[in-house]
Amino acid sequence: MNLVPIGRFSKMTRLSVKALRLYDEMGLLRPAHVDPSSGYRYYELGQANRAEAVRILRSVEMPLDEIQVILATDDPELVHKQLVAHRERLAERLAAQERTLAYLESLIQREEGIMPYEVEIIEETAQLVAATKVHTNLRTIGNDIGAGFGSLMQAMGREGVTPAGPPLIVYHDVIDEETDGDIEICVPVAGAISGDSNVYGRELEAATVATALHRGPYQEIARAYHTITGWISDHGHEMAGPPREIYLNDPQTVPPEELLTRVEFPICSEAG
Amino acid sequence: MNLVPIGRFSKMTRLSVKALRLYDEMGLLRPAHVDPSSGYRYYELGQANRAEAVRILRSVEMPLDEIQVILATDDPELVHKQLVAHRERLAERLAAQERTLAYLESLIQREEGIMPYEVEIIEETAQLVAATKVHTNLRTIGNDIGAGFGSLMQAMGREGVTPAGPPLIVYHDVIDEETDGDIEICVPVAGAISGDSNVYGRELEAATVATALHRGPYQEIARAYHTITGWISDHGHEMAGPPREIYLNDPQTVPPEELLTRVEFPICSEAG
DNA sequence: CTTGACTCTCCCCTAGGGGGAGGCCCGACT
DNA sequence: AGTCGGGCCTCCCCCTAGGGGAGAGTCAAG
Repeated sequence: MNLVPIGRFSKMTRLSVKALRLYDEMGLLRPAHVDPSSGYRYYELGQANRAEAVRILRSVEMPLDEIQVILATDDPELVHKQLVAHRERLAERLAAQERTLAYLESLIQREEGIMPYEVEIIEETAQLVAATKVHTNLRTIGNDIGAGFGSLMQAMGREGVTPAGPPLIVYHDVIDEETDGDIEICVPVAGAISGDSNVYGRELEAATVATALHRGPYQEIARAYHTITGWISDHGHEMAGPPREIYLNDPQTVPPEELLTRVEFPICSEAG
Repeated sequence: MNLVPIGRFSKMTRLSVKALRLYDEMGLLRPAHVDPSSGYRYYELGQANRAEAVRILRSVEMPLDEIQVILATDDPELVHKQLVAHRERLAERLAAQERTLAYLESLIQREEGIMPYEVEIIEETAQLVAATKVHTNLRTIGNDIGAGFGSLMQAMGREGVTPAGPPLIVYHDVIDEETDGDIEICVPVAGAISGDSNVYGRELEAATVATALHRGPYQEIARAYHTITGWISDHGHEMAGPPREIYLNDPQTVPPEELLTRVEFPICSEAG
């Protein structure tokens, strides 16, 4: 009944001594005999077989508790199920890694991903727009905006009106993970528009705005907001109305890294 | 100088309060002001910009200390270098994941990857072989075996001798991570062979062997060895010579999952 | 003044071990 | 029979990037 101490067993199985002690402690691979007086662990040669199975399963990054399940059962179907489930997890992780890597590539491409924004003050003139207001939240905002622009285009087409500038959205409320709110989707037009049940014409008032130009995916626009609000606060201004975003090019035809969005905050200079 | 407490700042930046406290502690993102009496952290709005950069870099799984380096420098080249280095790491990890996944797929394919071996006792008859002995280690063993079979084939071709069975290797020493040793590469032949400086003919003696058949990549053959040595010890036999492996099909033409290797240990039954 | 929501520090937890301290133990050699 | 070098034990802290929670203090609105 050749018993070997942990060091030799470690060499045989190419599992580290630390790992073997851990597997003992959690019951995954108990030594055949433990000397009660010295605490020395002694393994039978035949246990190297199980140890090898552990090593193989660990080499595919299977968690120890699942290895335990696999080694504890005699049902080959359960084993198969566990392996397949683990494969699914690995594949998912792989896909996530690929997405992360692709995103990092895009960050490297446009170096200014980390570069600061330039905040300027601009006098916006009054502007006639065709508009529609929707109540939305972060999950449905993409669909809602698409539908909103659809309604606008439909109404404008019916009245023979064409856009007089890039579309924009006024964010009357903060839309984040847990709060919903109103946004006003607008397309500049040259003259009055009568509209329908959803769409109406109105005038965006002239305003002094603090503005920054965001280049890149919409996902990252938060930095522009933070920069502008920080700038406003640092320069002793006050926000004088809801912010708006002006979409300078078309997400349908331009890749996300090249999207240009102007963020504007109306301000006044009351504070000191 | 609008100061916001940690909860509001957390919502603004979509970084958890725990994360913000951690970034404070490690100096990555210090609050603009900490109330000395209450310990409350207060952030300036402008800090959300830096926070957003942290969030973006964390979203590509960059370690915090490297983010710190990137945010601490003004040198865009250094930033670029860090990003590219991180991309390399991610790509490497991705490739490793892919290899792991592929290996797991192969494990699933041949379900018996975890199945036990059947150990049998066989009487091997004496066998003439052409042989060559090389001293090798785990790193170079692949090349050495290839070169050894090359020498054998060359010598046999010169003498007009053809193989009389599948090739085999006698492992006179244990070859593992840190130890090197001798192996004897053999090809069975029908008659005597005169050989050359490297190659010689000899007789493999008849022997009683404990044997198991390994199906799958050579990488996993350790389990077969462990099973056999454990079996020998459990059944009261003793090892009576160095083990040998018989290669029943050709790794050049057969995919690794279908490789068949017979592992044999000569034994005697002296012990009880 | 009270109350409810925020925030603080401190501690333990994650998965799978690595590194090391301090102290016993084993086997081989003299 | 001693002794010496290496092997083995337990215990503790360390790693990532925070998460969960306890117990206590704090802020702001009514």
